[in-house]
Amino acid sequence: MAQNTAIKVNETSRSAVGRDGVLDIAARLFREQGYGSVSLRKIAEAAGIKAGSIYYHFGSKDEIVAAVLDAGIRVVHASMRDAITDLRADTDGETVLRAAIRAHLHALLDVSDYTSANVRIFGQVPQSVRDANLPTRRAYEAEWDSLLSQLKKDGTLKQDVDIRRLRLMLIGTLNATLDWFDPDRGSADALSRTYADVFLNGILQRQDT
Amino acid sequence: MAQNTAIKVNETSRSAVGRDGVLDIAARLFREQGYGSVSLRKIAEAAGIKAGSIYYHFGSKDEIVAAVLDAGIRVVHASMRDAITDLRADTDGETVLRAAIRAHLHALLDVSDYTSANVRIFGQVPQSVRDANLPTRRAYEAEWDSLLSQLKKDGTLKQDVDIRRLRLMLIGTLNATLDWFDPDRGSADALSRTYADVFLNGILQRQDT
DNA sequence: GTCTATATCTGGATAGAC
DNA sequence: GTCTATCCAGATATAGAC
Repeated sequence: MAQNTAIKVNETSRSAVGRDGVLDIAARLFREQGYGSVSLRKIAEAAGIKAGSIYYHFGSKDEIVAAVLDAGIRVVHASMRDAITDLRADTDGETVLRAAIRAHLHALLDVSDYTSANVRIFGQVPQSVRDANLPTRRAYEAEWDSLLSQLKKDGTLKQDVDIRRLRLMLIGTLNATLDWFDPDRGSADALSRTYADVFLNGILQRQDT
Repeated sequence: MAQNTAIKVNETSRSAVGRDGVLDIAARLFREQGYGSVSLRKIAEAAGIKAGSIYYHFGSKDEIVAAVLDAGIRVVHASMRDAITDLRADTDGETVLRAAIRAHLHALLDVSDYTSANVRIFGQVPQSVRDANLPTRRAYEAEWDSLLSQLKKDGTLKQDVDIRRLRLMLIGTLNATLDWFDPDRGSADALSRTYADVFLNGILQRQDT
């Protein structure tokens, strides 16, 4: 009886990945191989089940991709928001901005297959799937706009910066690291410091130093 | 006879796009729709011929994509190199860097379907096609590294910048504009000025001003 | 140089047994 | 919840006529 149970557990752990397990595997494959190269057959194989079985959990491939994309933004959004709300109320603006940058890169490069999958495949999925992901993205963009507006208001940032353009430049720059980041060449944390340095102070040698 | 010729010309201009014409159309479609969504049938239809006819000009779809990718880098490389070699020998470093940034964005956003197609679909094509494009990319990267090294040497840039990392950040940032750039909201030229400002001086309000 | 016709393959999706 | 079997659409690629 005890042995019987043990066998059942083994069988379960191998095949009954469940809906969330399938999503985890799909996110990892999308991050590694892109959207077009990942078929339902590949996802099923990696999950240890057959392609047809996927349809017990999801109605279509689009439904899987949409779920991955939404989770990807939610993770990075939570990471960035937590990072700045955890700070003391009197923290200076520069430190807050550095924390937000670090949190975004951390989610993208260290933590989440969902976030990296989103960044990698968003431009490859059908229009309808992109559209479904837009509300979630807008919420994250609004969080950044809110932060940057505050930093502009309190005098941390130059007064002539365009908030929207700065946000697009910032997130675009951070996301682009996904194409070449290699943990063997330096941590995401160190990278975030370099990026913050450049954004905050520029790369020009200054006479006044 | 004159009419006969006219008819022939019309027929020719509609269907005999030739190898280069097919490439132009393929580049435009890849830029607009990505790699996976563009079939040979779509390319052929846009070119006014049938899918099978493509194989008179190319041996495979990969061959088309590879040609588009290579041309894309060659165009932006030439644009950037010309921009900096056209300057007087005594031009200050900051101006040279601004010219290089402007040239890259100009090729990407204003001029070339090939360059924008490359940036958009490089991460979507089969590994073998990516590999075939690498030598061309390396040459362009070397051009940037050479420029940045010179600017570091002559004291334009901070002495602690990592050339490779700065190049990756710079090109990644510029390429990311492709995802959202809208000519109705401002020219690529104006955008390049904003980007150069941020990279050179940062976004922090300075006390010493 | 382009056409038609077709071979071959792969992918998403469904139905019904277990 | 998962399997097998199968349908169907769409894609690359080839062959031979014109």
